Amino acid sequence: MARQPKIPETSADERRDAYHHGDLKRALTHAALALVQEKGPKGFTLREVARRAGVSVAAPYRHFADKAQLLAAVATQGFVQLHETLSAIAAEPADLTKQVLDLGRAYVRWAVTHPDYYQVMFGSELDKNDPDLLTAGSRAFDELLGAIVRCQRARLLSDGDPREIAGPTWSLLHGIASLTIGRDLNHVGIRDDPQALAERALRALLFA
Amino acid sequence: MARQPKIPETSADERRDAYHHGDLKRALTHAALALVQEKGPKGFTLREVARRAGVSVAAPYRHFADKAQLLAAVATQGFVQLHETLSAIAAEPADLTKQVLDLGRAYVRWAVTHPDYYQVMFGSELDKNDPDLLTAGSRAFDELLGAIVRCQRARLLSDGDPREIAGPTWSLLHGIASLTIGRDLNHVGIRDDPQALAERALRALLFA
DNA sequence: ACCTGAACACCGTTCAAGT
DNA sequence: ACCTGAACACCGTTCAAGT
Repeated sequence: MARQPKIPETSADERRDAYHHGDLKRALTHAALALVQEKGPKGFTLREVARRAGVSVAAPYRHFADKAQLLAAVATQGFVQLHETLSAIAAEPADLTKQVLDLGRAYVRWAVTHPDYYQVMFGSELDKNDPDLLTAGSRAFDELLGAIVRCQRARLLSDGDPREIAGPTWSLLHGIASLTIGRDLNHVGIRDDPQALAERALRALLFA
Repeated sequence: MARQPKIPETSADERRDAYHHGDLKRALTHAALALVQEKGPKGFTLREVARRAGVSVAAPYRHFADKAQLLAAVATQGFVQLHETLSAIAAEPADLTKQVLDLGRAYVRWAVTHPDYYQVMFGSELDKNDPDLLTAGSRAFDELLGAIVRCQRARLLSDGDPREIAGPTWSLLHGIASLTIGRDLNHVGIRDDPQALAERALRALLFA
């Protein structure tokens, strides 16, 4: 029997399931993001992600070295979202002092409205050395750094390495976010709105 | 056959393995503390704890409802240790301002020298509603609260609910501790000694 | 090149049964 | 009352084999 002439290869590929085109990686990340939001970081399993993407349990290992690397992809998307939120605020024309306070409030708001992402981003189960994660994290931090530099130029903050100011600032915001998500502030009788708490604390830390 | 007269019951109990006296709970907690320090929070398993205590995998369930409750016991011991560290500082006669700064430095020092405990204490895997955990946590927090109240009485800090000052203070310290343990500050180019960072930031937040 | 099937070495948790 | 043995329903990860 003579072989049928081959249908053009790209077309053949296209008739397969979407995931076989080489974007299974994207599909897995997408499924992972949804799963983290649905079940939280504790209910997150590689097998369930594979199930949702409609592939075998071994398939993800073609695209991610291990679970920690898939979680890093989730965290990266988290930092991208956080960065977008912050850069939208940095783009608004506003009093420089107010801008820093707004950034702080936006940071905390994003964290408490995305507690699952936030826990993954700062948890100990993800691959902290993932290059994409590092750059996404740095970019979000740079938004804070930029606002501080602008305040320094306007003499609203003392001169010197802006990191010396950004370090405590980020620590304060992360502390408020993380103790709020963990309900730790609640447990010791602090029931303030975390955004208000952030604004007051930032004022004291930076502009007292 | 006549039954032998019973040997005194306490004596009979004492001849068994030590764990069968009713202190298996303590033995399990002890093993758990050691395991967390050896393998970190990720390598911590209930089965390994049981193995180290020399009992079956089901035995721990007589004393702890689940893994989250055993982790709460570990966290409780962590807060007890942290409390001891802080109360030793609060007991020293010193300038009240210096005492608050010293408390902050001690908090951060304890955290970064016990990263595994610290991650369990503020992680999402433990039972946060455990009563012992709640009181141990509150006691540690009260040490900070007390120092703030003393500063208020000496007019070194503004009057009002001390929690309004303690909240941001704890958040700042927790943020520094947690971002240091996670190497996040490092990744954005902040390589300061966390204790020095804590002191500087506390000065700015409280005594600027 | 990319995915599947099947296996390996683990988990947390439950429960009848032993003492 | 307290613990064991054995099971159940999962995990993450690996690897030969398929296409």
